[in-house]
Amino acid sequence: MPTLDDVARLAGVSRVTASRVLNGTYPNKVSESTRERVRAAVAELNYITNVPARALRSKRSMQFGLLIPDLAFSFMPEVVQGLQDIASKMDYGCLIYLTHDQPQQEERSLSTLIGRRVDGLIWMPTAHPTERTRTLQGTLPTVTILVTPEGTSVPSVLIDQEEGGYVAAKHLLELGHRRMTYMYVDHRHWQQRRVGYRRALAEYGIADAPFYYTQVPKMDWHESLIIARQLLKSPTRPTAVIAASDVVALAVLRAARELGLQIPKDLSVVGFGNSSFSHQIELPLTTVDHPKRHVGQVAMQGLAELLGGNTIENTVLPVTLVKRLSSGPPQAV
Amino acid sequence: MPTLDDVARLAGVSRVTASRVLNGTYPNKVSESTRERVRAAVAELNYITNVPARALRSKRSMQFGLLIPDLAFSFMPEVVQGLQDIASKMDYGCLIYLTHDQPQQEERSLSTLIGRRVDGLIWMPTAHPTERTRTLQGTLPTVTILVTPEGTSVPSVLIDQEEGGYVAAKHLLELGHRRMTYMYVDHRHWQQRRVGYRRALAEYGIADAPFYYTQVPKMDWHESLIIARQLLKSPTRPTAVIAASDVVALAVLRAARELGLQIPKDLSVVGFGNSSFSHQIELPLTTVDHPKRHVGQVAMQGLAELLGGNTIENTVLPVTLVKRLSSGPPQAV
DNA sequence: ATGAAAGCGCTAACAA
DNA sequence: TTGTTAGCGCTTTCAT
Repeated sequence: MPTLDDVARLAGVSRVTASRVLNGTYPNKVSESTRERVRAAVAELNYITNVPARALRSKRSMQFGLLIPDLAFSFMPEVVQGLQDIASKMDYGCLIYLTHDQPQQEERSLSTLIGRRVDGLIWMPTAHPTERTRTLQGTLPTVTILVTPEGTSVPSVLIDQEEGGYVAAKHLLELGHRRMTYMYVDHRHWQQRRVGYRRALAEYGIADAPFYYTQVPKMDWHESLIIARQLLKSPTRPTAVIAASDVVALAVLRAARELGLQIPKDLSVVGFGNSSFSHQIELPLTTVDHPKRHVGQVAMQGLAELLGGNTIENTVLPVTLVKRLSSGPPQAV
Repeated sequence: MPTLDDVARLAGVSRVTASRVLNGTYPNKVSESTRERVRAAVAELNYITNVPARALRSKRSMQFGLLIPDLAFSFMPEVVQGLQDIASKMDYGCLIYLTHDQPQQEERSLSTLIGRRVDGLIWMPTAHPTERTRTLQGTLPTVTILVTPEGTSVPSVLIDQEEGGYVAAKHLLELGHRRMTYMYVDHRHWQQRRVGYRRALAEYGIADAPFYYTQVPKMDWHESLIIARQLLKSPTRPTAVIAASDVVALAVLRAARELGLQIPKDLSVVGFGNSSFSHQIELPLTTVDHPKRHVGQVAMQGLAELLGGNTIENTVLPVTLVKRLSSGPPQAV
């Protein structure tokens, strides 16, 4: 693999001059003829810059770390696309590490990322990062996505969960529903949804009773199915369900089907996420769209700002209700 | 950020000795007391090895490149999980680049990866890589996944598509279907499926007629829906459809619903991929499972072998038919 | 068992 | 406009 010295030799110039031509430093302070010879040498040798070597000298690795729980986590793929949209334009490489939501993995990966001297970090933290994780993170320009780590002030790109809870509930309330429940997962990440949900209920003068909340242990189809079955079997079953995610919504639809309930006549269902399957399934799902790709783009742009020495504000991206066929007016009683 | 020299100084040894302790080179040729002092210094300074610097000297970056069309491509997330399962144990970092199926992007990314001196490459090629892409790839230990690039002999990890086509068709034939069609996408990647499909038909003495093949321009729900509508409206419509993917299968289910066809009474549907939603949807889909995570694991293990100087064989991983509710015997005529 | 010297490939700082 | 010198942080080689 040819080095810059090889190029320089072939072009009959010094290594430094070759470097200058390649990096466009010193705009016009290299003569045209020299530039030409260097370029010719580069082409002839198929020279490709050794980026890590450059990084060692110039203190910028041109890589950032992406530290996330899981790619399977519904919309991560799209977030990553968004990051790459911007990163590739900046010639930034993306080093990806998964935590599987385990603080220990997270700490280890973060440590590794620092060892690899990434210039910055895009991070979706676990629920309870270790103390050491926080310390390590503090040494690195960081943008968190989707979640803010407890008690720190790292710039973050969030989705307007409060509004999500609000629009979902408002939609159902407007349709005339009064007996509804929010199948929620108790995680810091989604707490604000409950706030928005409650706000909508309050607007319609509905008292905040336990009936309106149904907890699901985690974002899992099976677990949700069990809960949904219980819920819908009850004689006082709700006329509408807001599901913690589109996958949870699928579980509700399944339970409804098992019990012979018609959607949306007997039961309205609203999901979260606008996953690709949500409009492809047999009965298109009403859902709250999340600007996934946008999260990635904004996060990467934010990181670029940080790397440029600027400071950035937190960003909260808006959600949109997508009305489809799984929601409608409740049956006349 | 502390360097090895800082550690050495604090421990009162030379840089070289510190390096030896950290890397475990020279098994027992460093005295226990020295090791102890070095370790103490590392802990005190929170020293983390500068991996790129080490790489520069030792010629191994401990990073590999992952070059794939797209993360949204249904099962990529799981493949990546598989890669990481192995890579993280080997302390290998994963630099991810997307091609969006564009040969130019692919060439550019590959070039960048080489510039970053990755030790190896895991690659799902576009349909027609450029000449330069092939040349560049030739310089790098590579394992391709899911597709073999035309006319080259790069070791690859594939899924047994032929068998996939076969078991899908066989399943339907055993159920008694005779008028079926395979909604295929004409891409090198999936050509072998047609072969397996045809093999099953032949076993049942069915002549290979155009009726048995319905082309879909690409793996896209909308496009598939349009085709599926035409297909199912025909008076000579098939009693069973094998869809090119689970998403295409969703389109078929939708079209069937629109036309009032009962599944599986009026129409059986088989998908490919066993996507997570395939068993979560209202009517669980019969589908051919692909060992996605396994693909990643085997690919990474293969790359490890290559990096160790060994040669490896191509691997073809088996598929499994998952029978669910979308397939059944055809209605008596 | 430890260290000194050299150098991986590159760029920053200074000279000319 | 170009080159020289130095050194980023580490490991390899050779010496002791």
